[in-house]
Amino acid sequence: MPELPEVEVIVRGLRKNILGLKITEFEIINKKLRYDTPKEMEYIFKNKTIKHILRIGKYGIILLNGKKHIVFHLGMTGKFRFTKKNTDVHKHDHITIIFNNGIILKYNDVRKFGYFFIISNPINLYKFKNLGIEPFYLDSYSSYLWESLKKKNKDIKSLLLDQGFIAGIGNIYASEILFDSKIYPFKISKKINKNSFTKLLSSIEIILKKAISYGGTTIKDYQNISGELGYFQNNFKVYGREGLTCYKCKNLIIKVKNKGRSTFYCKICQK
DNA sequence: ATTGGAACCTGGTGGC
DNA sequence: TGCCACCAGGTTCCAA
Repeated sequence: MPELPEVEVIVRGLRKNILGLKITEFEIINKKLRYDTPKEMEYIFKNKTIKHILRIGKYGIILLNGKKHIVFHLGMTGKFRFTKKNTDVHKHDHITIIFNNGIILKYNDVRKFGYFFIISNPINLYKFKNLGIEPFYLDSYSSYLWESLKKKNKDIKSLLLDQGFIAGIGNIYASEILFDSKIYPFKISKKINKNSFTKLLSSIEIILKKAISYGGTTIKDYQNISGELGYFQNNFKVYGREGLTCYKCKNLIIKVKNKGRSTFYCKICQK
């Protein structure tokens, strides 16, 4: 579900609401997620103070005082919500975090693709999960990315989804980014020319930043920690627009399956 | 080493 | 109304 912009919006929301608070209770309601939530989190995180909250790729990191920190990934349907009463229980609630000011944070995940784990040094996440470059620092790594691109035989859409290349792009934004940079999604990565590559890097940054400014994308059930929906879907140029006319050339937007994921593009505008 | 496809899990939708 | 196939903001495992 959530790609980088949605995770970023959630992280900012958490930062605004729980920074400086102390965890009085970390309770595992149902440990079954993609990976079982370790039981020791319940006492490791008890009485810890929230020092900072970060995002790396699609991962959120809650830094605590001490040496152990919380990492979360939301999978497809993971979401946080604040509540005042612990009796406010939803189906598929997995974790409850109670803070010293009485605020309660619940983690809910219908499909259980999300998960939590403990990390001692956040920087290790890059190695541990083999994460690539952060989308907002692409300029600093453009020569590395260019060299890397030149070695890839797979199509550019798949490469954008590869978290080991650039971390944070998901299925929606991959299609939107490629439309913005006028690149055909099935173009073989190594055949992309320098101009297109440069445009691609800037499109990635532009689209993701714009999505964040719109509060992310809500197609079905994404909402931020305050229950608010995202609005970037109103800005889609290709995603979910199959059979509709391209805003630029008036031809029909096409949808095809690529590696099991829907891919949307305009065959006139994207070469 | 890469890559494609299946698997993980639940719920919603559309067709018959 | 019921049943079934297919779809979904992701990642990982396995076999070719």
